[in-house]
Amino acid sequence: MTDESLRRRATVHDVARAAGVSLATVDRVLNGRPGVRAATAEKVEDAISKLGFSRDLNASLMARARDLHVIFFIPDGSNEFMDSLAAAVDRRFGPALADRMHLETRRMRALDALALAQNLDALDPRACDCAVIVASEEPEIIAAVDAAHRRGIAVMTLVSDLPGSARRNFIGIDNVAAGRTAASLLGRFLPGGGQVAVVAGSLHLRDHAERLEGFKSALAAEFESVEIIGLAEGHDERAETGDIVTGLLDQHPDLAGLYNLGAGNAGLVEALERNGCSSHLRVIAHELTAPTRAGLRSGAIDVVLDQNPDGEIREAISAARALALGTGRSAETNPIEIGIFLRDNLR
Amino acid sequence: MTDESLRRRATVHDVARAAGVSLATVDRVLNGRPGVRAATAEKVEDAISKLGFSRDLNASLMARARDLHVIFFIPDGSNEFMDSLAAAVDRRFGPALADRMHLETRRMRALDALALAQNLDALDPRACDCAVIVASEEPEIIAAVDAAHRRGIAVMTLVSDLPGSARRNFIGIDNVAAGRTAASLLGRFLPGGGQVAVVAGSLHLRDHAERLEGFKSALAAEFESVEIIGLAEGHDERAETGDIVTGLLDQHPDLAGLYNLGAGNAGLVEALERNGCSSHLRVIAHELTAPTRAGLRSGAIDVVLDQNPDGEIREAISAARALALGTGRSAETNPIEIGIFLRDNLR
DNA sequence: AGGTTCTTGAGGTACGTGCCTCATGACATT
DNA sequence: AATGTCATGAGGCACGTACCTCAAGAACCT
Repeated sequence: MTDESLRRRATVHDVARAAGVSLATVDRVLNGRPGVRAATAEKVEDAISKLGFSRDLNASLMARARDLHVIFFIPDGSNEFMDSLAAAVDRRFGPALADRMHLETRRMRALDALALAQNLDALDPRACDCAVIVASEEPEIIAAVDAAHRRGIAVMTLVSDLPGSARRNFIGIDNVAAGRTAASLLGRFLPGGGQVAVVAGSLHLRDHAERLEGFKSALAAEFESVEIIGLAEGHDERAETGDIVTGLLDQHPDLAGLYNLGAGNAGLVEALERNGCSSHLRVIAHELTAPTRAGLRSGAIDVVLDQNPDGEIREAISAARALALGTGRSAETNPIEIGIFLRDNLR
Repeated sequence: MTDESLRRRATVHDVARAAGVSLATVDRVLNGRPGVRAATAEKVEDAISKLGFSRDLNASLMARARDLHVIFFIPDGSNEFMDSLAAAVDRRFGPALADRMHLETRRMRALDALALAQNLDALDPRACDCAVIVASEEPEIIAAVDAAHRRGIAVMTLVSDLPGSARRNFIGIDNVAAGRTAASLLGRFLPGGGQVAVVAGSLHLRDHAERLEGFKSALAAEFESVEIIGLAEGHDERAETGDIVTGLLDQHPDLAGLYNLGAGNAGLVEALERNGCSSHLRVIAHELTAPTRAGLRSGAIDVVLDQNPDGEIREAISAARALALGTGRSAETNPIEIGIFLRDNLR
């Protein structure tokens, strides 16, 4: 018969009592309001850490009669994966509302650093508690992230990280490991060795650069007989990617493997199917979307590596909640797993 | 400039006003208290659906000054996967407490249907809002689940489902698809065909039976040259599974593939390593645990199919929360993905 | 000493829900 | 017609936090 009341969470009242101050003073310290001597504030901080107090976010949001506002900035364009991220946000809208969170999605032109920076600069801290961005690595964006952070807006990066900025968390897969996994599968699929080509979106995107790095190093370390013979950038566009693949197939009729580490998979699949599905070519692509599913079903693609947009959005939301507690510099998040899909375990 | 107040969530006050009744009546309907005429209750229900009202669970828990109690019944024994489920519950303990949920784990003797049924029967609805069980398919358990449901305790099944019972949700992977995936990988690994053996835990466990079904049907459909030559039950025990594998290896020196669809992987890996790791044998097992990780690293195991215990516990908790809202018959859950792990994408 | 500013306490209301009591009116039973 | 039962309303207190006002004391300045 354990006494439930003994293990209940500490409240502001407990903190006030432990620190020997009034509720109002605890409130001033907790919410960064002025009018507290440093010595008093310290007493309160001590009591907080001694009791392990942490603000009850639900009660807090209720008292403020206000939802937590999270804005997702997601690239637009012909990139199906980004569409599925946006769809994942939509799916979470209702459940999030039940937890006093208001989600908003803003689609931005892909790879337009200036537009993203301007949008971040225009954010009002009263209308946005947390911004989630899919960013390329550009100085304007880093500056805008730092500025937003100073205004009190928590910024998180999604899919592709922005190290060196004031972003609080990164939500995404380990892209180096993804590249290594692609190499490891392709290597096993080609026991006799052969030539493989790589297609990227843009190597200015950190996720793409990291995948390439992992792919190259794993091939070099484990599968010496597999040779990389081409590397092209399709800018995540359907048409451009398709043209590149068609060109590769024409130029290298004996190509044994193809790794598309970026988007533009609709173009990839079209080019492959035009070339004849029953080819001996082993193909690995990224992100489980309509075109890659179709490619898996038709046999044009052998394996798809996926980063589970729903899981990423879920983690982003839960991290945003944790960040709103305002304690640590960044929130704990569960790592996003690299999903491996064949035709047979399509979900 | 959208008016925030226009899109704020409906409250019980709104419902009362819309239905033309008092707050007390709405409360009676919402919480299933007696003393409301059917006609009045209907007016309230109408108002609820018209306004799209849904109870604010946080305010509700706060008002009750009581946490939501969820009890996980997890099999004990030498099954590492069940240990990792229990560990996943532990990891969620703190965060869940911050959301006013109190998690408890009870380890039960594996495959002891009577003990589980008795424990379910002993549950007090005031001390347990939701029970999560890993059940085998036995009539006593189904009866106990139904009884608990009648007492107002939501029951969910984890890992292995219990269709036909009053369980509100099932949290786990699609085990038929898992079996198919194993067949598909093994088939691709054996382009020349060959003989493969299957080891299960107990075919009275629905998850094991479903995996076997998927494995057999996919092999038959896609890989005719691969022949299943053995099927044994190791009862998820290390020693028994090891003995079975040793026997198989002795009896069939030219065995090309092995699929262990149950637990007991420590015994599997020991037997394989005793036989020499550099074998041509392709091995697929389930659940990423210490022994299967070791097996992947040493090369004894080629692929591990995993059902991500942390994800399952997370979904179970969030479903339990949703069930506490008490509206629908079952809560929406995100499907659990089948993870595929090679040596190179171990997390 | 007088005035000014800073610090702190006391206490209230609000958020949305649960749960309780008490009163009142409607209806059915004898 | 008197009595009892049922349906409903009215209202209050609680949960943990935010945010406000008002008052009083402390500390500083000249």
